Amino acid sequence: MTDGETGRNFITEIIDEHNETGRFNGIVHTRFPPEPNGYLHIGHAASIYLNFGIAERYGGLCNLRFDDTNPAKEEQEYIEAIIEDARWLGYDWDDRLYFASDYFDELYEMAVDLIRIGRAYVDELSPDEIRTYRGTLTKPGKESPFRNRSPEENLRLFEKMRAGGFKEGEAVLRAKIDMTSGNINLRDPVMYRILDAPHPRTGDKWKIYPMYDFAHGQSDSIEGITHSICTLEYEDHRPLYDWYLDNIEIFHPQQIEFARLNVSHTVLSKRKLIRLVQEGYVSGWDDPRMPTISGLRRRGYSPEALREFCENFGVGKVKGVVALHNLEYHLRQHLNKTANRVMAVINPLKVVIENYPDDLVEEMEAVNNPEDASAGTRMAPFSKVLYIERDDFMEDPPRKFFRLAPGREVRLRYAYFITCTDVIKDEDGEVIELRCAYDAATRGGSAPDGRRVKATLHWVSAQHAIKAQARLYNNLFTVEHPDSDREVDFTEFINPDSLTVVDPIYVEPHLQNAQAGERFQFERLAYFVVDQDSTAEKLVFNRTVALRDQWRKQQKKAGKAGRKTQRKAKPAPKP
RNA sequence: AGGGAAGUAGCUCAAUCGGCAGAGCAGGUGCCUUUGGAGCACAAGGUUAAAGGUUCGAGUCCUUUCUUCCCUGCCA
Repeated sequence: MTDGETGRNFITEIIDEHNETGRFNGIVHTRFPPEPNGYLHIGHAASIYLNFGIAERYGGLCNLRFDDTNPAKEEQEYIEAIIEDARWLGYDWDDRLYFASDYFDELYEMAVDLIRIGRAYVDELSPDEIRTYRGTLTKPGKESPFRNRSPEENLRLFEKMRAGGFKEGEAVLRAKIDMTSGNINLRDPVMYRILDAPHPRTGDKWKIYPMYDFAHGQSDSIEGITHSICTLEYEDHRPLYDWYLDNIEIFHPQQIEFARLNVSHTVLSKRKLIRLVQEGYVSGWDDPRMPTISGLRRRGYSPEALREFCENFGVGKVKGVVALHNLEYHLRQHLNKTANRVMAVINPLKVVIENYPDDLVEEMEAVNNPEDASAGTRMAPFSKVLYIERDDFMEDPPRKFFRLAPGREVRLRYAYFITCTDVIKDEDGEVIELRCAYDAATRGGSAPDGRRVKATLHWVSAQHAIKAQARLYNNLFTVEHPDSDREVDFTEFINPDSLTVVDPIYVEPHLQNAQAGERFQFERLAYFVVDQDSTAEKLVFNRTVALRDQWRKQQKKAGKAGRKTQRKAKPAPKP
């Protein structure tokens, strides 16, 4: 992150320089160019943020353009999903929604121009032969026997390709550059290939389709893009990007490459994401454990949190992996400010207030969001029989456990102080019920005599609580970098406990009419969102992210320290 | 006969013309609290991949070395 002025990075430096030299007359126009062959994920969110953010920063515009040059892999379904996700993230491209396929006619004419000036030719080598002729990383390639046909013959053959006179694989159009270049992209790259597949937008009008390299720069040029921001793997393509624009002699945007975003404890490659879906490790592209935008949305992430995250992590050329806790930090940050609080008990323990009147029900006023006074208050019913969280009671508590224990007094949030007077167990010795006494003078949660308690517990009234389902999500992978092991398949690292369904949990009746997508904080537990599977009869909540938990952290640390001392007992061999 | 790119705190990034190596997050210690949440304070964290050179002065300039990543699709 930058200190002082935010949002500065190596890209803004390049743009500032362009503005100083007047290369683009002070104009900044970017584009976000997804291929419609899959769903958007958190990495794309970073790219969208970058492209739209840069444009906004310089008072320019950003287009949404689909790079739809390979109909064999692309589908209308993806186009629609990508538009929906990009909108949800909060971006707006007005009427500047474009498709590379919009430019197929112009691209064809550009190819014809290159043929005319002798810089492109139709090659009838087979795919295998082309590969062999290309050479290797350390050996130069050699020229195709078809390389020196006349422009007239090439024109005729290219027209034959367009008209369907060749089958797939029988001919391609190639740029005539340099078969000995150290940069393999310059060894006569393919410009057009024959594809026998209907295109989602142009139908069966075309038999030939431009390659990415022949389409991208010219599409940028046609749209007046000034700064074409892409990921690092295109660094080797920039000389080709430049070559096409220079030889066609049209407006020349600047390609700039940055390191794509990676996040720990997940995978982002399309291939791996598809496997997670197809092999049934998750329920679909929008499974709340997926790093897709639709998955994150269903998990309860907010667009604001995602944007804050993107703003916070810097843009650079260093390939790195951002720790997941960074994302979660911004998520909690936003949810803390916006999510209404509510009480819910996930693992119930019955509490009977013995000195509370049998039939009395009191409505306790509860604050919806201590961070936002405008969120107001609600009423929560209190009665003789309650549920508290099982974890909030220990019969024989360790020294630093502040919650309920035999003989100890704690506060029930927004209600009363209670003291545990008796513990009821079943025949196996399992605690099944607590008997408590309340102090009527502590209504609202404070004692007139000024005495303090060390803990405040959440609770629900047993007879008023609504039963709901909770889906408790954890990281999909148990390790930071599931795809960095060359021998072990990433699926081996899938967390067997990535989803725990708890049914029923008990929630305040206030939640009765909660709608899908509404986010709440279950006090002292976690943030939850109402899932789309929710119905009027059965509410379903997805755990978005747990609250930070000092107690659990302390326990974990104590456990680790124990193991460490054991290990220490064995002297380490000297190096 | 290989080409391209990158190395600064655990992670992500700053450091103006060559001028005292700084932030956020994570981790640590306290404080506070009607969420063990939130918040606040403090401390810690570095041989700037390494070596050599230029210079009054090098993260920055030069040389060499090392490490990591990308490139041999008619994918994008």
